[in-house]
Amino acid sequence: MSMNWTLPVRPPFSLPAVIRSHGWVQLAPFASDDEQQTLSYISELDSGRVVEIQISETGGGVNISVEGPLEEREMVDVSDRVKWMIGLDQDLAEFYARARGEPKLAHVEEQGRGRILRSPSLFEDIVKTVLTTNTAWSGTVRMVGALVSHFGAPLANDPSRRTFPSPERVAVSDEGTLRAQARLGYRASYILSLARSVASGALDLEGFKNPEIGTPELRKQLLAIKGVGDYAAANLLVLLGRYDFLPVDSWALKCVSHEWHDGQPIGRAEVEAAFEAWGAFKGLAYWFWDWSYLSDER
DNA sequence: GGTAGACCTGGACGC
DNA sequence: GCGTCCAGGTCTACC
Repeated sequence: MSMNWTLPVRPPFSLPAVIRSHGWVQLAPFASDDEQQTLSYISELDSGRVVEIQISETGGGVNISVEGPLEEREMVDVSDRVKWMIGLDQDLAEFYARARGEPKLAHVEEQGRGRILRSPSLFEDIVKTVLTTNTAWSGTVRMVGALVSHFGAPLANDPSRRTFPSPERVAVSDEGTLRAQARLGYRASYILSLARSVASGALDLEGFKNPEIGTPELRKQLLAIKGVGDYAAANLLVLLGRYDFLPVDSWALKCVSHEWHDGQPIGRAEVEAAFEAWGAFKGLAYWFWDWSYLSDER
């Protein structure tokens, strides 16, 4: 029995825009259809039940479909996860107002862009972010896929699909296993250390979502995690809805160089300078900028 | 506060 | 085949 219900959205909203906001949809346990109109995610609910959450856009909101029956508290749990994943809590009015005056961002409001796909837990987003560093994207996809297939909890009616492993599941493993089975390389010790800190209760990552924590303090706490440096911290801050810092990576350097420096080699300072005027919206302006470099490649 | 050098892995590339 | 390079960085040691 499939259970369906709808969550309201704050227009402008576009589910495909969230799905395409970055590469996260390509990382297990996310999945989408060929046209990237719908989103699927395998999740272990607080009740312990493992479900596939299917999300699609309807006339006035987003439709959630889960193979049931579910208890009321499980439906609330699923709704909360979906709200966070696709940013239903976010009000982007101020960013849209600023973006109207910038041709390179003129598309954001009309296309309902501005929300960035995120995992239900910050633990998962930190692990995935660390697994994007110093590797090709194909390596990230491979490592995340291996973590899910070796350590995730299976979906009852399709064991080939699994959840992203909980901190507890990773914590009981060891570095050698993470290296050998998930092929995490030197990142294995970072992931294991993080998982054990969270599983033991020493580190409350979900507390990082508290809007009362100042962004500089939040950044400091993220940087204290082994494997999280300037880029990763800024990327995670963006996922947490804080846009004051730019996730400057090699890709950013390439785009900014082609946008304003004739393709000449540049450094972090040039990227920062390019978006300084956007203040608290720096991260969003950077994320959704219509880069000439990418347009030229098309 | 700034910066070499090392770091797992696997795909791309040149030979 | 085989060796080298390096990819959506970070850590450590050293200055």
